[in-house]
Amino acid sequence: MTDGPEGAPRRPRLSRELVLHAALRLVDEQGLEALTMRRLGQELGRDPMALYRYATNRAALLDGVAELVLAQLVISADTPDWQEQLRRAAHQFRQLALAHPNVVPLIVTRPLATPLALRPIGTLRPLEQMLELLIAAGYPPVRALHLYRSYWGLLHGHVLNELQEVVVDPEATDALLRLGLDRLPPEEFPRLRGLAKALLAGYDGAAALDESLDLLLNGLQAVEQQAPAPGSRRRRAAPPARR
Amino acid sequence: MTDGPEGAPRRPRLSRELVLHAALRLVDEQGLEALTMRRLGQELGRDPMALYRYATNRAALLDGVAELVLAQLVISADTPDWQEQLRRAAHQFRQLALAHPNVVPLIVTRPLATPLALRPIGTLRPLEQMLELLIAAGYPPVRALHLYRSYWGLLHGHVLNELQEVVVDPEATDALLRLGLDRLPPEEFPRLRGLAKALLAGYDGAAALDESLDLLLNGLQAVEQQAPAPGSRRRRAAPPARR
DNA sequence: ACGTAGCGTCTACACCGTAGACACGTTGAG
DNA sequence: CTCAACGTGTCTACGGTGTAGACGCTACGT
Repeated sequence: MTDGPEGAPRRPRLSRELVLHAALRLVDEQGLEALTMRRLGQELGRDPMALYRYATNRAALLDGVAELVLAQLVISADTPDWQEQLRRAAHQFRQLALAHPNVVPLIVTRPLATPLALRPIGTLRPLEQMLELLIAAGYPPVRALHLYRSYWGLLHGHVLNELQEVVVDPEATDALLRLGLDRLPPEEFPRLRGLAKALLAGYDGAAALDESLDLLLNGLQAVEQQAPAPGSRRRRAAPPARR
Repeated sequence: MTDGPEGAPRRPRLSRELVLHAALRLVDEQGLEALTMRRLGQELGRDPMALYRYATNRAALLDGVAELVLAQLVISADTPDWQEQLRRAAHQFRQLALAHPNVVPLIVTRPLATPLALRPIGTLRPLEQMLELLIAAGYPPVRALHLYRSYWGLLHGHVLNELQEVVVDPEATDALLRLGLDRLPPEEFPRLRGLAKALLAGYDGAAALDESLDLLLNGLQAVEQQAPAPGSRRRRAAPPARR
């Protein structure tokens, strides 16, 4: 708001914050491909080259956007119920992903290009907080690290899952789905076709996330029999580990 | 046909297969950004515009590459031990990801742009096979779908995790890691810094994957005790017990 | 033999990231 | 107050990109 798309004389001094926020807005509204040095420059009423004072690269700009979103995630380690805390963080992450679906590919993918130790600090903070939480819950640090990886992987996986279920135009879904399913040879895809109504029924992301978290936490509890147990109390059958 | 006298430049007739394989090779060897219509054209000794006969888009080309890799995944539903089958498929997927790391972003990310029903068939086949496997194991279809989602999410998450642990130059890792960790304010990142040696110790991806699978399968088993029991009911039964 | 349909090419255009030189306003030292 | 240094934004330019559209060519069905 506040002005037309072009020729706006308004020009506050640039700053990294300002640039990144404009970039995020652009990505949110028009997708990743729209985040272009030229377009962002125009959005800010500046020459595209000005941006290079605040991000050495387009790639760096992308990292900045991802960091901006991820930094909103706060995991506090002060609650006694760490499992609840894990769930809360998971849902928080999910909400962030839903609020910025176009940024999700960056979040899950950009780290592939950057070794852990060199990642932006805002990205590492959730990791640290998560470790703190798990260690406070009684897990030995190395195990906490492993657990963190499983948990984070679950989150990334879930969010990717859910986002591809989201449909822009819910009205067109029906026709689209049938159209798509009819295309599939029935003898080769009987199961998938049989699930048409379930696929049409929509997708409760929060419930699905909880389901996956249940699996993880229950599994964790089941595995604890052979490993030092943290703050949980129940015990049951002990399956042997493999490989 | 088409076997004429071999001239100076060899130019077999193009085909979608041929184009996609060349594209995959390019991505494998030089990364995603190197997959450019012009470069691919040059690679094939053809005008870039020729490619548009076999892929309507660069985006379609990317989808094709992802499909090409994913289609190599085969899940057979004929084994009685479905859990073992799940593990096998997971490790197979992991191997594919390791063999084509540059394609992984496509695999996890491209579906976001395409509603499920319109995805390339090669991409849907693993889904169908997986559903068949779970349903044969006794799960009701809808539950099988949910389970599939958790499982597939876990796979994507794990692979993303593992790939960002991979280091191009293992010798430089040490210095790099220390450099990076030293950068972090000690009072803000005590846990992370404390895990330096664990991070340096390297990452056993297969083991980590098994660990995550253990969590999922054990959790599944644990949940079954309170929910309507799937595993042991149907005719082609496979009890939830693990070896 | 001849149309014809598909494959490949050529040209052209709008857009992209970014290197490098440069103009300008601010600031701090003398 | 002067002036040099510096940080900020601008301008120009270059090589690369995706792809629309018209066009030639070759192979093939008839």
